[in-house]
Amino acid sequence: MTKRELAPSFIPADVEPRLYSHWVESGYFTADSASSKEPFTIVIPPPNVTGNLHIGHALDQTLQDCLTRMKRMQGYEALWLPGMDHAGIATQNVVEKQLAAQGLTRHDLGREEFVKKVWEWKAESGGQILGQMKRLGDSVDWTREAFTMDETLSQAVLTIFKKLFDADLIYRAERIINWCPRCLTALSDIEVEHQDDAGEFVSVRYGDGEQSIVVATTRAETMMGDGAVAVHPDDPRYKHLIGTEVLLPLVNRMIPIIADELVDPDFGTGAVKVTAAHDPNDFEMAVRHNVPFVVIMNEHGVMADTGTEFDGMDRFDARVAVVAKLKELGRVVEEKRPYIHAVGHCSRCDTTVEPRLSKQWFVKVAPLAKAAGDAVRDGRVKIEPAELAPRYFDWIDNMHDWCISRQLWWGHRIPVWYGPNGEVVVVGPGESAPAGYEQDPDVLDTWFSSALWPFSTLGWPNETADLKKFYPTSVLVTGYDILFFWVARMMLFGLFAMDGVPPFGTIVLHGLVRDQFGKKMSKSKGNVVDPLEFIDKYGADALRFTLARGSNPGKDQALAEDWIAGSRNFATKLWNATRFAIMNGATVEGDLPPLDSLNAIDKWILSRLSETTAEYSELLNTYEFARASEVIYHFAWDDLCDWYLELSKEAFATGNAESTKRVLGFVLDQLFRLLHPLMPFITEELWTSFTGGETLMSAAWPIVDTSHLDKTSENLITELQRVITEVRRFRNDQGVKPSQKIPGRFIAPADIAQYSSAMAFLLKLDLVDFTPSASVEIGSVKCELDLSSAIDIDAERSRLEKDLATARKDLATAEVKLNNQGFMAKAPESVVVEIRERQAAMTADIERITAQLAALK
RNA sequence: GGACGAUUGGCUCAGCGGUAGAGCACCACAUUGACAUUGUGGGGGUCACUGGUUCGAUCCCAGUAUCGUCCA
Repeated sequence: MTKRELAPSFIPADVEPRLYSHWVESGYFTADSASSKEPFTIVIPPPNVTGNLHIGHALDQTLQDCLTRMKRMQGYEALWLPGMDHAGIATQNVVEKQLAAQGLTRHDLGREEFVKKVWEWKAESGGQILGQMKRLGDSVDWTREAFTMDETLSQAVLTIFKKLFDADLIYRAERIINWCPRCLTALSDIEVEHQDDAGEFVSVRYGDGEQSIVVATTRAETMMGDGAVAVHPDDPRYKHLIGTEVLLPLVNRMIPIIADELVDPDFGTGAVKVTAAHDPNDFEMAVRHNVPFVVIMNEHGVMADTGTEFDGMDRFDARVAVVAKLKELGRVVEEKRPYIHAVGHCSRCDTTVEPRLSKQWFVKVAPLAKAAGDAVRDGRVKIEPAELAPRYFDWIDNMHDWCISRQLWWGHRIPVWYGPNGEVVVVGPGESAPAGYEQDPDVLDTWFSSALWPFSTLGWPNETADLKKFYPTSVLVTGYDILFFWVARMMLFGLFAMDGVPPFGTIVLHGLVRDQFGKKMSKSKGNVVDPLEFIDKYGADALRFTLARGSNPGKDQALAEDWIAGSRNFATKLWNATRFAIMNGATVEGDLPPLDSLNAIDKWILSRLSETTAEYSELLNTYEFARASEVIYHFAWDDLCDWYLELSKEAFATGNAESTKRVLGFVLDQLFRLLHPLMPFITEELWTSFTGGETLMSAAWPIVDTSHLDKTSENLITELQRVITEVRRFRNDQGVKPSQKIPGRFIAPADIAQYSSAMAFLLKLDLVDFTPSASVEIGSVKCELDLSSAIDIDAERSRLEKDLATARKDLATAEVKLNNQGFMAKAPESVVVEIRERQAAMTADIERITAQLAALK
């Protein structure tokens, strides 16, 4: 490769597609399982096959790509494995919707045809997100792309199912499960979202006279399924009724009054109806007290088999009708409406979930969850940030058995076959069911296969080279919102399947992307943003840098278009600085000149670079993306562009910059490397153009050179900066235009005086003989100027008075401390010294400013 | 009800036992010399409240208030 000229401005759309194809074609993303390098592995949280890239993916993937690219440059065999999830319910819904448009249901097609249709849909319009990931610059290994319904991943599902079944960790049972009457399937606990809905709370009298009791309910329609009324055993109001029976209205059935600790005597009337087949708590009590299960609703949430006028009514219509009827009968004692309470909704379609008695397959989680909790407790798996670990424990230590069967067609069919006489056989990979057996019609929860992702994608259960090289994965990066859905489940299955080796070393949890005011993005609020639009408008690097810069561990971030524009400006800044450097002959050829031959400005930028490299690398290693971004941003913009380039302009202008050309070349080269994980496109373009190198992707990560650390030069440049800022301020106060050259000179100690011409160059001062009409004093430095007219005394006085006030205030605070005996006795020596120095400096300043003020008259 | 977190300039957020920071926004000046997607200078905060610990608290502790998220 050869060095190229840079275009006058950076146009991301001209650069990004070209670079990305080049990267892929060159195989830079492809990891080698035969390599002797230490592995670094990340598996992507698989997006849904139905999904499009949203801003949350953009954040998640930016962080993963950043880590992967950095590790690759640090010499690891880095694998970032991409893929997708078949997303059972979501995908089935999409295809069913298409069928519905033609007036068809999946039953019209039949199971086999329908599943075929879903595969066709996947081939045609699924997986759009993969193309969108390329826009972001994701350095994923496309040769290893996986899909949860792939043959090998399906083998993994069969294998683990059988393994769990044989270990008695999978069982079938009739339980109350969460049922979506629209999707017509069971849901796991976490697929249910609780919302505060406005319902009603109705108190109804059961029985009559002495033999009566008032129960309160939000679900009056279920009363026809009541098998008992429950009270707390110690409740004095009802003690005498325990063991007796009351008449259940509407159906006129006698039901017992039972006592159970589960009842909260302070809630409602302290008496609750027990509807065993339609409520999980009631189910538990019913089992304890032998209360009968009365089913009064079908799978569509329609009342059925009650033998009343309500049969055939939708559950919500029935609720109204039942209350009306009870009122008519004079049985309603009290009504609260609206009554705000938490109601479960299907996370896929938002339909109110109906607890339903049903026979389903479950994973017995207790032993698995114990292991999953212990792996974090004993430090084999770290959760970052640590504050989120209690949330993990809270959940995993109290996890209920996991309902894994779904009454869907799209997904991994449960590998259980039933014989004619009720035999149950689990059919593992490569096995087949005995003749005449029929397979369970249900499929597995999508998260069942996702839970295998860190090893099923590497070829498990086969002992592949990939599995050997890349398992366990290094880091799992994901939003805290799917800690339970996915992360915890990978822990359960990973530890079980892989003989106790946890699926990852560190779990890095980031927050959600919110709108510019910190509000949650939602379609209804209309504040959802499209990352692709931002990429079109500002470039992928700008979006990535913005997201990384906002990403504090485990915390949500606000995002505004203005911030992205700011990052685009940063990219422009880098582009222009590099053009300037090239124009002035900056180079990466040859060795860096010996340090002692360099001027303080060059030594200073090298020192700052070393500090920045150390700090930045450490921050990225600890997943502090926001702070890392901040550090590198300020190094590039403030230290390099605003100060180093400015201070070096005089050297370039006078042709006395041989060393500086090499130092600048070195600093840019290193800066591009550091920034590459966050801004891969622009850094690649700049670096290859500037150095003529093949690719920055495989360039070595900068190493901190401690010999470059130089506090003397840093202190000196800090002094120069103070002087320059003060003179600029003076010029500004005096109304001297920034571009106007005026005569000036410095009276300063030798180490500073040495840089008079550099300072004069950027202060637009002419170092000629003149009679000064004004001066500015900054510590030991005096800058004399010729304003060619009388100075603005008012402006000068107000400037000096302001400085004086500040100095006096600072002196006062310092003296309060020094006069405090407690402070003098107990404060560390270093702090005392610092305050003493401050006192001396402020005293000197006050003296100087006072003299200047006096001289103004 | 339980768990966790937050409360810092107009907005969004860092930070932290020893003189309050950033980005954006705001005000002023500047357009032949990398960059107006810019430069320079400037204004702006009693760090939610009340106690406590400490020589010293925005920071640690306790309580209060408000807000948020997750779980039940």
